Amino acid sequence: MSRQPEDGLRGANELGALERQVVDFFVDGVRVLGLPRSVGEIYGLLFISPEPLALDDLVLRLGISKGSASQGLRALKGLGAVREAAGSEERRTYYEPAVELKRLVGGFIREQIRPHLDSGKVKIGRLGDAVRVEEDSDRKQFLTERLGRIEHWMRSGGRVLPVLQKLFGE
Amino acid sequence: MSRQPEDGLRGANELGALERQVVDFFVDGVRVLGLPRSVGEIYGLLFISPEPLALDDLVLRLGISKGSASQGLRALKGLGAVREAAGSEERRTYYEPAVELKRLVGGFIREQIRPHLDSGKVKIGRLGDAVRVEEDSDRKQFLTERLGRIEHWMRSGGRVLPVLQKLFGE
DNA sequence: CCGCGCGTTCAGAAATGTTTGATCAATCGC
DNA sequence: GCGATTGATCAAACATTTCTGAACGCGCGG
Repeated sequence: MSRQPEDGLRGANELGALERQVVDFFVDGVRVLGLPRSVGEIYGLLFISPEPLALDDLVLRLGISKGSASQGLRALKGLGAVREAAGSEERRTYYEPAVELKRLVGGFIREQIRPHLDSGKVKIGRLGDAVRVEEDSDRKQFLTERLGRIEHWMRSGGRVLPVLQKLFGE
Repeated sequence: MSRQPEDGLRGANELGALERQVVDFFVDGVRVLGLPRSVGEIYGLLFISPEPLALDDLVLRLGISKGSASQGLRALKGLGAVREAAGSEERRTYYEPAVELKRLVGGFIREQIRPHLDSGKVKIGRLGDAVRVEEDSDRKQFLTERLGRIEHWMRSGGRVLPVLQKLFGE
């Protein structure tokens, strides 16, 4: 029915039906990426808000705790999915979403995929050492083949990521 | 009953150090993909075993329950990441891993990504309807722009997936 | 038929991940 | 300085996912 279209109280609470749907959409979205619900809620609300929002707005309108809002914003900043809104002379900082797919994909790759690829490479290296010590010849040959295969996977992955980013670059 | 030939300690239970490392590697791997630990353990053990294994082998060697092993195998079959070993006249079925990256990536996209993309498209469609009813003109324009952006994201995703599969096709 | 081996299912237990809320540190205006 | 406001931190509460194990159904060989 009646809601508060703009300024006045920034923290007019409760989401409208449409906003709720958008937020839920992003909740599902980030879930696929293995991120917590609150992160999706926050990004979703920022995404559908015409103006930047502050931490308190998120707390009020989403009904989540300050702790969740703070941690969620941190995660999103780390992914490059939100930035602090420029301008505003106020003390409190307002956030706005990054909406360019390229940027979002890039951040996700950089923060969530690369690190795993890299730590994986290290682990496989150690495994290689273990195999070199193996005595049984048949077994050694088998292990070498399989390990080589993993290494090949990792190299493929490393090669594909940049291409991926390009593909999403528009 | 044919037990495994000449496996020494391996037919019995407990993984060797090297096997443990490989299994852990895959546990990490599937975790990134949002799959449960047991799935990684099972695939990892199959991957590093020269011969196909039966459900009971997984239970014994990984120390997991029959329930987990059964469910994990089902998930992996769904992804096309394990297949039943051909041959064996025995009643019990043996499993071996699919090791071609193309196949693994394809299965993951088909089972985990596509469904989400598709259900996302449906939700966005509904949202579009909601926006068309919006009255405030400025707001309507803003919402239309944002929604269009999501639609663009989804189309990009749909276009990239096939390319991805090609890229991993060797 | 009957008993046994194999695998599945599912309710409840355990593990894991997320959110909360009190508390703290920092910064601002006065 | 001092109180007020903003945001970060982290142990504990809570929620969700995953695992377990007993019970079940099926098919086979005896």
